[in-house]
Amino acid sequence: MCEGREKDRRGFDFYGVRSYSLTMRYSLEHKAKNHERILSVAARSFREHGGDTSGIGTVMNKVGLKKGGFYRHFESKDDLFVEAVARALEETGRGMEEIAKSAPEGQGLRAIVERYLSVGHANSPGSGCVRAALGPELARKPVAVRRRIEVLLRAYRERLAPFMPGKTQEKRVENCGLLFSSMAGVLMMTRVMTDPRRREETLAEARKMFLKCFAEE
Amino acid sequence: MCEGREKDRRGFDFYGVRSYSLTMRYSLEHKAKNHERILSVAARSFREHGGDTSGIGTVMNKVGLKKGGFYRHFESKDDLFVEAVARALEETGRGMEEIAKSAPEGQGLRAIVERYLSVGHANSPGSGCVRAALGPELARKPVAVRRRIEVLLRAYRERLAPFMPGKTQEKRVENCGLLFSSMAGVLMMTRVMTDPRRREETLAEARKMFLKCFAEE
DNA sequence: TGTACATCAGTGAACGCGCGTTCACTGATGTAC
DNA sequence: TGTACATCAGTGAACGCGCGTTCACTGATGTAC
Repeated sequence: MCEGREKDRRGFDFYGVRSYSLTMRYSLEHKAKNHERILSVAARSFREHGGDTSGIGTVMNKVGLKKGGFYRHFESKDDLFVEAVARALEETGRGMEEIAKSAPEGQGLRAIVERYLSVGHANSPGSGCVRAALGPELARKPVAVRRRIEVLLRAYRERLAPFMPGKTQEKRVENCGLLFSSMAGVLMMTRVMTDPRRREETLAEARKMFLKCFAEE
Repeated sequence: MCEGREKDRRGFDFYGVRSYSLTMRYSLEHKAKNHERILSVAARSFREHGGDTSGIGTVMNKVGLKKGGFYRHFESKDDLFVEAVARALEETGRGMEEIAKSAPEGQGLRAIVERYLSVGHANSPGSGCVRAALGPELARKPVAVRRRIEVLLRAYRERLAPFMPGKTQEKRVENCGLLFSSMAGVLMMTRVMTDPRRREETLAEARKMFLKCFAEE
């Protein structure tokens, strides 16, 4: 009978999970690469134009594919949306962590606030924080989608908690959520401003305020 | 010749502005009433579902009219959008001003923060703050639209400045902007939360933080 | 070695749908004379 | 008093468009034997 073997030959490992296929036109790397490309274009496009306004067709064309091929990579647009949010939060989180870590001792929080409330961040929503670019949209998604997003947000909070004020880990995580939510609100409202000078001044005021408010005890 | 008179007879005042018409099927009040109805339904619908997701047809049907009639009242969807935002900001601003004024002496700010960061506000975006419901969307509008919105936001800030900390009026207006932008960020992120208890706890933490941060000197 | 076959990322056309906007038309009203 | 006419909020059908999703098909690949 050799059932296990047969599965093996068809590209399933002995747990019954398909890990690879022995007859593929395109390599796993080929598919993974396009998957990544779609994700990365979508993450930018969604943040720049909003999830409702940037369509699957546009995203796929930017990748160099036709929109029909989309469903070989994602189950639905909402599926792509969540994965794009995940990717964006991971990147922002990593960037924040890096600059906090490379800041002088005890200046991590300052570095974070200054980066987040920078003119550069305000001027490039496509590569910036998901909260400021898509916040209300996240809130309108069905519960199933929001649950997946909550997990991502929690990971982000925990990642940057070490740089937050607070005596307990729980307190630092909580403060992290509050700080980034508040800063997102300010950032998003400075993006409404038409005068670059006013935008810059407001960001400067906000940096001062947040640094004062979230100073260690 | 009597040119002035002729204009007068056709419903123009002597500045050449049409103030009324002498032959109207529907009265001015009739039109104004429907105009108000469209505005009020749109203001709610936009905040609940987003501007891109709630269409003119849906709004008009809720008012009891057909979508074709929309253009007797507004120039375009963006025109309605701005007027709806104006209406919403006016209402929120009035509400905030009222509860701040009726609070005990020196407790205006506390009343504002507690109302803004309440569970009720978090649970009803359709009648709440425009910033938290439409922030990123405002930021994506063309400059012409954003300019009109900036005027509305400035009026809001000035209206509530008296209850803000700060030695000069300018300072109080600035702080007003910062406070409401930050609170909007927090409010919008609590709306992503699926667990009502966590939402409530986060709002409570946020209220504490903002009251501490924006305490008079 | 050669033939038959399975794979599946990507294509391209089609699906029904709702969108914002336009426009010829309706019809109750009130003026003109 | 009666007839002709202008008004304009609202209707209903149509416009072109892009959306998310589905699906029969393509074709380069590598296995089976």
